[in-house]
Amino acid sequence: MKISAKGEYGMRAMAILALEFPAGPVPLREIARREEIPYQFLEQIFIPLRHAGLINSVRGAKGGYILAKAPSEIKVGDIIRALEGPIAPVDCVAENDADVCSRSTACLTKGIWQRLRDSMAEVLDDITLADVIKMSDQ
Amino acid sequence: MKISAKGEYGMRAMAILALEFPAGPVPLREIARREEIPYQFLEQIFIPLRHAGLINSVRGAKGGYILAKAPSEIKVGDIIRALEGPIAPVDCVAENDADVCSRSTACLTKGIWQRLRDSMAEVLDDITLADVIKMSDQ
DNA sequence: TGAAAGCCGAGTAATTTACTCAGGATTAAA
DNA sequence: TTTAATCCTGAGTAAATTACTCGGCTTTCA
Repeated sequence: MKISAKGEYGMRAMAILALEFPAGPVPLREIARREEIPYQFLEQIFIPLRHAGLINSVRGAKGGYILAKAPSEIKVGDIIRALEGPIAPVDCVAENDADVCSRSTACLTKGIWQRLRDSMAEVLDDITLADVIKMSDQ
Repeated sequence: MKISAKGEYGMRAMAILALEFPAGPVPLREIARREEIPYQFLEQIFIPLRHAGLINSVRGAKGGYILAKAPSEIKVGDIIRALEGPIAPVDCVAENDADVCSRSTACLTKGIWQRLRDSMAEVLDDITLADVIKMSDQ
């Protein structure tokens, strides 16, 4: 029930981008240095974040990354989904609900996983990056 | 954010034991057959469940496994903890709270993980095996 | 032009997962 | 008292996943 380093690093990087949102684009090197994340790994992590439309890149010297929307418009759930895939403790209750469990007895436990999934999604979709940086400066 | 096959199989097996609780011990072979779980893998899964005191074994012919307590006394959270370890999306907020995150900036995201952990634990500790079998026969 | 940045596909070492294998110990029933 | 059914255990292993690295190209500012 753990998220991967990709998800954890990505969330920390996005929190930095939220903090620096007013200041403009932040280069990956700086994020890597501040958060002690391997630079080349961070590059890989930013690909799905960009494809999900959560960040914009500015190429060339003085470039970097910046949130595509205000921190208050970006839900933690969006970030997790971009990096870790659909929120679901087991595949058969994936959020797209392409529910393909042939087993009848799987239904014994399906209810549990649905409730867990819903509770996880509710928490993650209730917190925005604005909340994240507000939480931490207290 | 997925549970492993170990956790999923284990939960299904425990649901069977809850169903058959009044009838006495169920041999592993039968559970393996009914739930289409590899028998030798299921053997491995039952070791931590027994060590956690959730099931009792009856050795020899006509033996098998039986819940150590009534289904209403066994929380889904107990099963997950026995099979998957402490409920925590990242190690630094493990339930024992041996919080060892040296990083100050890790605290940017710590609040998220704590809230997610608490919400997951609340759901899983709110559902007992009695609820599981009640849910499914509707 | 050159340095600072992002972009990208491929490769790889380490770890974890999902099992299997071989055999021993216990007990009910024939 | 043998036999078959069952639990118990440690070790091994193939496949998948994770957590990266490598090399090189492209874009842009000064």
